[in-house]
Amino acid sequence: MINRITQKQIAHHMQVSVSTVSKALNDSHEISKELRVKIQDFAKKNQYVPNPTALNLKNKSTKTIALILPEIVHHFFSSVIKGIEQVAWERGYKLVISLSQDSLLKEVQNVQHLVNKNVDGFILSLSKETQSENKVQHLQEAIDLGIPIVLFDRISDAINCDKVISNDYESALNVTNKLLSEGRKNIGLITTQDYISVGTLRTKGYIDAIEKAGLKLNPKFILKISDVKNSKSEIQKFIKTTDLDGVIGVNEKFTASALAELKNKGKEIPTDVSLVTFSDGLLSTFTTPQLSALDQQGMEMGKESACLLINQLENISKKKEMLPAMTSVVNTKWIRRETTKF
Amino acid sequence: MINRITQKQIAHHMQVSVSTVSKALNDSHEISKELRVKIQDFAKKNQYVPNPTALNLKNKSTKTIALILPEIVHHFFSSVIKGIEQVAWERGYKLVISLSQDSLLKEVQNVQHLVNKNVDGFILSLSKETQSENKVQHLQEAIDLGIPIVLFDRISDAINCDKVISNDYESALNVTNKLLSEGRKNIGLITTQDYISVGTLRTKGYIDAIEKAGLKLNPKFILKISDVKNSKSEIQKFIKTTDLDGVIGVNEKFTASALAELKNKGKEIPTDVSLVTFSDGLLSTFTTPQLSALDQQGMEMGKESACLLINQLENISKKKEMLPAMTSVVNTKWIRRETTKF
DNA sequence: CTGAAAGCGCTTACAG
DNA sequence: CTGAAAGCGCTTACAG
Repeated sequence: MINRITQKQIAHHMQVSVSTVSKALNDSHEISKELRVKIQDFAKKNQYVPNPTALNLKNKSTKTIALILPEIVHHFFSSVIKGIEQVAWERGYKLVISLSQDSLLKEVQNVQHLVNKNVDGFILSLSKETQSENKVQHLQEAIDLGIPIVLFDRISDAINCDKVISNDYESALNVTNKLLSEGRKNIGLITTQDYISVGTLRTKGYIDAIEKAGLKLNPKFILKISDVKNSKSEIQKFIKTTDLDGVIGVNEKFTASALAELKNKGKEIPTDVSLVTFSDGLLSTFTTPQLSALDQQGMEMGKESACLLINQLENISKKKEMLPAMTSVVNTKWIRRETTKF
Repeated sequence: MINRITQKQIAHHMQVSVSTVSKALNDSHEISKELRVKIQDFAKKNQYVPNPTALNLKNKSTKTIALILPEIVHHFFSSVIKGIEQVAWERGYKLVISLSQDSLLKEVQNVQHLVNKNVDGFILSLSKETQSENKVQHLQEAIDLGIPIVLFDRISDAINCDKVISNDYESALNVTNKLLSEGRKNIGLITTQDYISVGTLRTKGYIDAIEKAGLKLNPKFILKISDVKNSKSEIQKFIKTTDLDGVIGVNEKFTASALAELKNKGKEIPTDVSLVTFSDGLLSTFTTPQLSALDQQGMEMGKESACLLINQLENISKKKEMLPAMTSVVNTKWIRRETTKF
């Protein structure tokens, strides 16, 4: 950190008091136009910049948003960062990032640590462990202290706060209907374990679509990946042993693996089998054929999260109380590529 | 930001002075064991946490590292973040992130803004525009103010500061030699424009390997992508019109595109053509066959960058001067997959 | 062993 | 129109 000129030094140079300098620099009409301009000119010439730390101390705010992510090497999460960074920057907030590595303990430590570091608010997507154990006390504590939180994508009903989600249920429902209406009968779903909120919603949409169509659900058509690191071989086995004419994957990796295996089996895509993936990223445009996708609009979700949080923050600083919690739904965007006929 | 108990309040409750509280909480031997423990107990019971902003003001340091990235939706850069976050956290620093979007103007604004926000130091990878125009005055200004900078991957010789790079030249040289030694004669290189430091070094390694082997360089074998967004079609044309038995791509996208086009041409991989990619990520394991890669070790580079910066910071706070600049080289790691025989 | 005072860099209610 | 004083929450040299 650097030594720049301070109000005190300016006051000394100009032979006035610090109060006068402060007011002049804030362009207060209490100070005569003439003196004000003189002080401002001198300040500019000497590259005066107000010391943000001193202001933080006075204002009891750090103009800092903390983002806690389960994982960062991930197309969706990095798109979200991009969106958050953009509005944070525009609205004068810094963005500090920290990672929970999908561990509840680390998430708790991160939150507590950053609370103690006086961040103004949090944006976070829950770690897998947090979701599976559904422990959110660390978040409740932050909220009770008056620090607002926005949850996105991986959320929890156990906590009352602002949330940003995709229309996962509807997207899955609609896309399953689409597959049904082009005559697909044996539609497979490759999804995550139930504790992941997002996966559960997508699974539900899929199931409801099938049942509402009057078909009976074949549980063998649903693969819940037990070990993500080993997803490829789980998917290979699934595709090998199941006769499908449609596949929905809840993320690119799953769907790309399924595609590869279907091609191995000699299936024509999309003639024999249609494929749809959630969560559009790099992979979808590099498979052959390219994957039709329901893009999760990470950047939009990031922007929306940052807006919700900053609105809360600005409201709190004015009215000293939180706004009622709201949930924003960002719709997925259909990107037709080559693995579907629609 | 929250209202927690302060030393003043503790002092009032315990009927002692603030100085005494401060010393007791810092476990100073100036204060009697008995009183010290009493105060510490009371503080703990009331969840006292020192106000970091007040400490920042006193210490003239914010314990904050600023990271400026050209782009974030990118496997390499997000791995770097992961590495930086890890050591920053361990060593008690916050990490604030901001994006230059590959624009010089935005990079300059980010640096200046964050300097004014009193970050302690910077880690950055230069924007394309910064590299092509080679303007680094904004960085020199920060350094002149006493704020250390670590540059990684996309660096500039125009500035004297700590740097972290891959052994790009050697990697390219070695891998080209490998290809030559298995008998490949027509090795293509798909790279970036010359102003990208990394691309240039890799290109040089490739050229030197070929010339040292006594072969004459065929300029038609080098494709410099002019418009990254349009790389796929540039690569398709290149592969179609050039007869190659080896391909080196400076990133996954380029190499994956080349692979797809070679397969279209009916080439057997790696029998007819060997492929090697720099910069390992998601894509490499999802192509068929999977790409052999020179992994850039993003996480290691991030860790090393953070270490260099924090060492500087700690040295500055002790000795009031910067350590001489050093450059760390993180070697790429060879990951043999299926597009090479070695 | 304890405390009053000054200081980090700023703002603002109050006096003149 | 200008300035002295108090305060944000802490530390530390100095006095007693």
